Amino acid sequence: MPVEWQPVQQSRTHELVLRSIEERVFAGELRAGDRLPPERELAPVLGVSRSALREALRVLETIGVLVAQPGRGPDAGARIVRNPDDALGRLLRLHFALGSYSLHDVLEARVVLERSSFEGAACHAPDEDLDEAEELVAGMAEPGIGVSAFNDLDTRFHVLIARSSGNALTSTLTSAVRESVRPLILRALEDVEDWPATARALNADHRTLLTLVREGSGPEAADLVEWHIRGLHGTLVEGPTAS
Amino acid sequence: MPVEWQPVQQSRTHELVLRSIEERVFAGELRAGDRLPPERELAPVLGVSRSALREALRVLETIGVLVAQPGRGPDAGARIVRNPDDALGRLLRLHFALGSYSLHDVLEARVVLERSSFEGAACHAPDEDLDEAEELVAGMAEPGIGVSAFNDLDTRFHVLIARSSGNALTSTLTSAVRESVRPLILRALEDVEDWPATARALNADHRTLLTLVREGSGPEAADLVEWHIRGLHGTLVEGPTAS
DNA sequence: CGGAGCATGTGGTCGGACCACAGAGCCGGT
DNA sequence: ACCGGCTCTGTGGTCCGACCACATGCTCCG
Repeated sequence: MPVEWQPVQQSRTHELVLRSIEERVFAGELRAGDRLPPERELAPVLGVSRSALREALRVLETIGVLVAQPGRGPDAGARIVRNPDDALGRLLRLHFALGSYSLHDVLEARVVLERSSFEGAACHAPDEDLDEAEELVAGMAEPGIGVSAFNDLDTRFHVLIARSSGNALTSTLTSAVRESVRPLILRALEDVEDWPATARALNADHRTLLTLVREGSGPEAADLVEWHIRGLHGTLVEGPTAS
Repeated sequence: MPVEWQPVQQSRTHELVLRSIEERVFAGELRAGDRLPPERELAPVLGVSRSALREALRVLETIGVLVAQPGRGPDAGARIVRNPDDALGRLLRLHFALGSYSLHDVLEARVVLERSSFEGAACHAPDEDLDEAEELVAGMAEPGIGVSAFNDLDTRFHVLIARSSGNALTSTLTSAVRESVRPLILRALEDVEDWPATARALNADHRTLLTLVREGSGPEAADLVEWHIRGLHGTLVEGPTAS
């Protein structure tokens, strides 16, 4: 069997810096909440220029493991954090816009993830979250609600359920996937024929979903949310085609 | 209802540059394969310094939508690409190391995603991919195979199935999630009592999985892979506890 | 006609300087 | 003794100009 050679280069210094910091994270030496030394100190320690260090820090910031703020005091400087959601959201949004993923792919992923979310929520969701979800559903049920506001609340509803399912990873993924199609859904909803009727139908789904989750009927909630999502994405596919 | 105010700042120029380039991507003006102007040209056009522009480009590079290489000719410069896998992998690996996600979360996510992968593969997988999977399984079946080599082949097997399921998004997610626990699985396998027996058991699973996929038995394959993954993660949880 | 060598353009790096901002600490008035 | 405002200091953020390494394209000489 021929040995496959990997490019071993990466002579770019900021990659090396990145690697070095990553190692510390993997080794457990850097944990969430820790502060990095000031850039002006760390750069010479690592033997690189401040620019190269900054580019590495920017990468970590993009990934959502670092935040930096200027100023002075305990909150200033670069800190290790755990904020994957924004990073993942931006990643999927951009790649979706670039056509890395088809709408069908996103649909299937949403179905799979949200089925799991609702099943988890039916088992573990704390009452506070369900009360909050109730408020969101009520907000969506307001007569004369705009498409944009509805879309926002709908996103928050699905993300909230995902978060309350007790699984941080599927929650992050669900939220990111939902966010990535947010503009698309918005445009689709704007093109819908009878918007009030559509909103009523979606709201009926939401209300039933919430009831099912409250009474712990996981599988039923999963089936319904699958139907709910497939229906919505169906209008996404057909809507623009009809116009 | 009180209006919730969002922080509107982000006066950091590289954020603005990033936003500007993102807009072009969302608007479809920048597509995969397009080349960006040289940094020295683009920076003054955007009215920012080269450093700020570079930090924005670095962000895009970590997201996997941009690659840059020096030199001259048609391949040089910064190009828009679609390579989400590495980016997502690094993201999940780091956050897993930081404890954003528990092992249980990853387990459930893997189950959900890979069930979908195998069901999709049973329907759409091209024969070439299955032949390649066959080779990987054969590789894992070699007597006396090391833990590390086995882990590599196992990763490639699961990722290959995910890719052949026809869904780029779940494939990316599956691959990233599998990658994120790769070092953990490696350590767990190293601690296993009777490694040859474990390898044989896992291989039996793989062989059956492949057969089920070949004959289009999606649901059965999904059930088996769920059992397969839960079993492996079970040793992950118990192994370190026992030692 | 062909190959060696130079010119050019690209990203990558570096060092230094300055800016804006927010806390820390001082200093004065009350 | 307290409190308010002022200044000082340290942080990230930005900018500029220069240089480096490298790959390509061109030229010039054999």
